[in-house]
Amino acid sequence: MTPTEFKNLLRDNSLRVTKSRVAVAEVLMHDDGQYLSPEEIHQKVDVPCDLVSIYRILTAYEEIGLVKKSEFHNQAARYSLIKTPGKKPHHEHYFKCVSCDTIEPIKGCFIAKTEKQLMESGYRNLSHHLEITGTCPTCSL
Amino acid sequence: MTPTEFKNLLRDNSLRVTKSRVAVAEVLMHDDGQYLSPEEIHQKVDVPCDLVSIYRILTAYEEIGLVKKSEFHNQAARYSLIKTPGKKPHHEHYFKCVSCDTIEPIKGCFIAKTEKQLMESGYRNLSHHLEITGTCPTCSL
DNA sequence: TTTCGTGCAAAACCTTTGCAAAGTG
DNA sequence: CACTTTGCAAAGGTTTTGCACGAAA
Repeated sequence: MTPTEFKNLLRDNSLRVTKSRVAVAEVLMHDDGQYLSPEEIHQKVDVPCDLVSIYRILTAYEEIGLVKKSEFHNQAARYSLIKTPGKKPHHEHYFKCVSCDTIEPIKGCFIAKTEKQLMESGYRNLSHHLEITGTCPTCSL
Repeated sequence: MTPTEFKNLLRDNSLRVTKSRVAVAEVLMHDDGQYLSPEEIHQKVDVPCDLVSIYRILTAYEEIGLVKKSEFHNQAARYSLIKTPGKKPHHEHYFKCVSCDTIEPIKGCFIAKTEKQLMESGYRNLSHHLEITGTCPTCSL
C-alpha cells in the first residue's frame, strides 16, 4: 500500500491523517505479516505517542478494515495489516507458538459445518474464535 | 455425587474439607449444568467467603477434576461440575449465548483433523481453544 | 474555525499474590 | 501441633473512559 492509498483510505473514512496514525501504520508495514500487540507497537513507533492513542488508532484501523485483530487467551490482542485494505479478509484461524510467540494463519475454516448444524437448530448470529497453540516446527526440533 | 463422595474426593487429594469449599460445591451442584463465574458463585454462596477464596477453591477444584473451566475471551471464566469427578471429561467445545449468557457444550471436536495435519508438518504440543457465540434458539425467537 | 485527535490521569475488569490470622486433621 | 485455608489489601495486566488541550481540514 502506497502512502497515498493509505491517506485516501483514512480520508474515505473521515479519519484525519496524523503523525501518530502514520507512525502506527509504518510500524505495521515494516513488520508486515507480523502480529503485534499495542504495547509492542508503542515501543516501535518513532514519534511520541501515548499507549492509549495506540489503542484508539488500532481500534479505528480495525473498523476501516486496515488491520486484523487476533486475540489469544489471557494475552494482549495482536494486530496485523490486511493485505487488501477495506476488503474484509477471508475468515481464518491462527496458530500461536508458545515458544517463539509467532502467530501464523491456518488456511481454511473447519467450524463452518458445525455452525450450519447449529443454525438448523435455531441458533443465530453465530461467530467463533479459535486459538490453536503449541510449538512450531522450528521450536519443536 | 453424595456428600461423602465429595469429602472423599477432597481427602484423596489432600484438600481439607472447609465450609467455603462445601458451600462452593453446593452452589455448583444446585445449578448443575450451569456455567457460573467466580463472581456469580460468590453471590450465591451461603457462607461468608471472600471472592479471592472462590478463585482459589475453583482453581483447586479444576486441578482435582471436580469442575471444568471454560473461558470466553475478555470475560470472566465460568465453571461447572464434572459429572464423573476425577475422570477428565471428553474434550468438548462450548457455545455461549450473547443474549442470556448461557453456556452449553457442543458435542464433538472438529479440530482433531486440523491438528493431525499440523502434527504432520512438525508442530507439536498442540492444544486449542474455541469459542462459539451467537444467540441461542430461545433468544433468537 | 470547527471538528477531531491526543495526552494524561484514572478507572474498569478479571485474576493473582503476600502475609498474618484462623481453621483443619 | 503442624499444615492448610482464609481474609484482607494490594498489585498485576490489558483495555476503556473523561476531559481539556492541541492539531487537522
